[in-house]
Amino acid sequence: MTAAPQGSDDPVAPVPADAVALGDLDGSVSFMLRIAQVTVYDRIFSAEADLPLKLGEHTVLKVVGDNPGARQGAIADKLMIKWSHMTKVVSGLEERGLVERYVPPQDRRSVFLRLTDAGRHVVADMNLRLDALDAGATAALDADDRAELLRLLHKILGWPSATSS
Amino acid sequence: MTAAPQGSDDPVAPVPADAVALGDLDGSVSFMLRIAQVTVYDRIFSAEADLPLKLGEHTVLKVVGDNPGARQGAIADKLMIKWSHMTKVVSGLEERGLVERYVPPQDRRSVFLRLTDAGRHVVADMNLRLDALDAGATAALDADDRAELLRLLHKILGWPSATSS
DNA sequence: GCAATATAATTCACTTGTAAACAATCCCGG
DNA sequence: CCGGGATTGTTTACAAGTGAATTATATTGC
Repeated sequence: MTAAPQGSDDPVAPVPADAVALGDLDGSVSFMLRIAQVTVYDRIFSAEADLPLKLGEHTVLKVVGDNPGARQGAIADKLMIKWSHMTKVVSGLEERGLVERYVPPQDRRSVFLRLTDAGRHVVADMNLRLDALDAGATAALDADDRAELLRLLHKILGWPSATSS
Repeated sequence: MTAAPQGSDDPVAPVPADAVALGDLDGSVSFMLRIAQVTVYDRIFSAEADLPLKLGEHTVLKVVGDNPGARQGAIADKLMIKWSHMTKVVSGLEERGLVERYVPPQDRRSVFLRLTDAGRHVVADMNLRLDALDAGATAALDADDRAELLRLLHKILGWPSATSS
């Protein structure tokens, strides 16, 4: 590739239309994770655009519902959301009346979160729809593939493989 | 901020320290992809903080190097970067002297990209380091696991499984 | 040739997410 | 009690990324 093209008038190449080669990038776990994640999110939202919550909001609300009395920061850590961002997300959810902040008297620095009835309702609605959307966005995978993928992702994270269900 | 309700209000819970339960969220492909992706990126950057490029910048430069004469938008599409964002990234790389924009005479709307010598050098440097960092961030996986994971991610995307070594 | 339309990239306004400084509170050793 | 230090959450400024409108060029139909 050192054809020493001078100036700005060199031919460079005929013009490879839209077939761009990724080279060995498709063997990079970090790259493939990003592409796959972006693609799956895109598919979920293009499949059904009228969702009442963004995916991140849903996970927050769901975990809040499953962990009454959990500190906001602890939930943020578990979901790998920065505290500063968590503050924004929770404020947004609170303004929409889906969660309540509650400062417990035994440690007035911390903030506990509780679902409102509206919050519980929205989460339940999303839970129902998301299973199908999640599966639909990865429809190329059969059940075994999906289980295997989840196992590998858990393994990366050092999480106990959830054989629960 | 609600006034701390005490007395008749429920105690919520003793306070589950930092053991937050995710429930069945760890069985959601979209959620697990996000968590895994964020974790892997974090690990790569905490492992070696003095990288000359961010991961996204590296992929752009690498693909530019592998596809001389490719339009900027075609590369953006392949990498799932929006054109408006691609403009920013390329401008940043151009300012640092790593790529050159080149408007071909046969279609003066489009922009071709070319690595500069400095760009080539930086990409080569990153290529060397990233293989190890990528593997290090997923050290919990053995070679078979990694190959299987990549196969499944390719399958989600509908990409031909690259068994090319 | 020329208007209408499509395409490529950019700009601008905005959302999402991060980093660093800050304020409030708790804890611990004198 | 009380001062230093740690913890928790918020604020502020910024970076990453998206979407709609804009500019410039190309293409197509008449």
